[in-house]
Amino acid sequence: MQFSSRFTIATHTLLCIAMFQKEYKVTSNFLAGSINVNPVMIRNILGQLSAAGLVKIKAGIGGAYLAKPADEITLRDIFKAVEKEESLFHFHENPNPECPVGRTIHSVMDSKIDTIQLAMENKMAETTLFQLLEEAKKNI
Amino acid sequence: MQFSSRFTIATHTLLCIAMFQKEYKVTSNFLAGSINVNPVMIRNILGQLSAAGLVKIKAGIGGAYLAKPADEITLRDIFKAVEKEESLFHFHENPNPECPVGRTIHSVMDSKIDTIQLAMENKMAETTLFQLLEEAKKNI
DNA sequence: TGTAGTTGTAATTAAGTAAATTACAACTAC
DNA sequence: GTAGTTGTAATTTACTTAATTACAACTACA
Repeated sequence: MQFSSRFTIATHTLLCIAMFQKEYKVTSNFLAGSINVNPVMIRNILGQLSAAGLVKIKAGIGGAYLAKPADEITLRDIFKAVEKEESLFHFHENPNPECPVGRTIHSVMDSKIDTIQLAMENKMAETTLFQLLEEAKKNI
Repeated sequence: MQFSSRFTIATHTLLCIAMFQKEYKVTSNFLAGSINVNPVMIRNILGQLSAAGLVKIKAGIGGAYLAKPADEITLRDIFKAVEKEESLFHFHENPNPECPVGRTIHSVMDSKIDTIQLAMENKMAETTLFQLLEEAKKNI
């Protein structure tokens, strides 16, 4: 079981915008070509990134631009923008309240799961779009 | 997008075994009753936990037992036993090699994703089954 | 030895999700 | 007004999760 590819697609999207927004008009079709997915998915993800305040989109004329400097956008911001699930793990819904363990499993596990997810998100926050941009430029 | 419930079911399973193995024969039907899922799923998960060396199962007569002390079993061990995906995120498969970003996105992102996953697993390793057991007993 | 209860596993099914695709109204520069 | 684009809805295909049924193989015990 894995996260959907929305996170990696969104990161690729932002990296393209950061890389090309000066030279080209970065449209959903342009992005779809680089990422090799459907333009509609790009438009949906751009909508989420826009709602999260990470990009600005020119309606009508087209083109996406960073809404803030690349060093103020972290992987955590991107993850939060596109993955709307409140919790990392799907908890089995109806443990048996007749069983002592079934009755207490949620109160025991919920805080652990929150802590684990927080650790993941904190690690995500350590990488900025600017860093990715620098590394990508180095590799070109 | 979330992980399947295999991880929480497996943890619930081990907690039941730790709690009841002295008093009762903990069968897949017993566990299925406490967790409120199908016994076949329990048997499959018990098989994975057994392959990972976390439990021992009495074939024929039935019943599952911890294969090592509860304080030597961490949430990370449980996660690794039941979630076989190599990577946390589903990376979009075919970025366009014609695009400079598409060409380098994997080399830039893969190590970041590994680091993020490692942070999650390290946090998981901080919680043992013994701790969960103590907390559960406290709540009963 | 036979029986009852259990595990291990395969096959089938239903429900849910991911992603591609088609379609089209609304928008904006020119 | 036109061309190119965004935003969004609806449909479809493929895949995954989980429940269910079925049954062979195993083991303690009468």
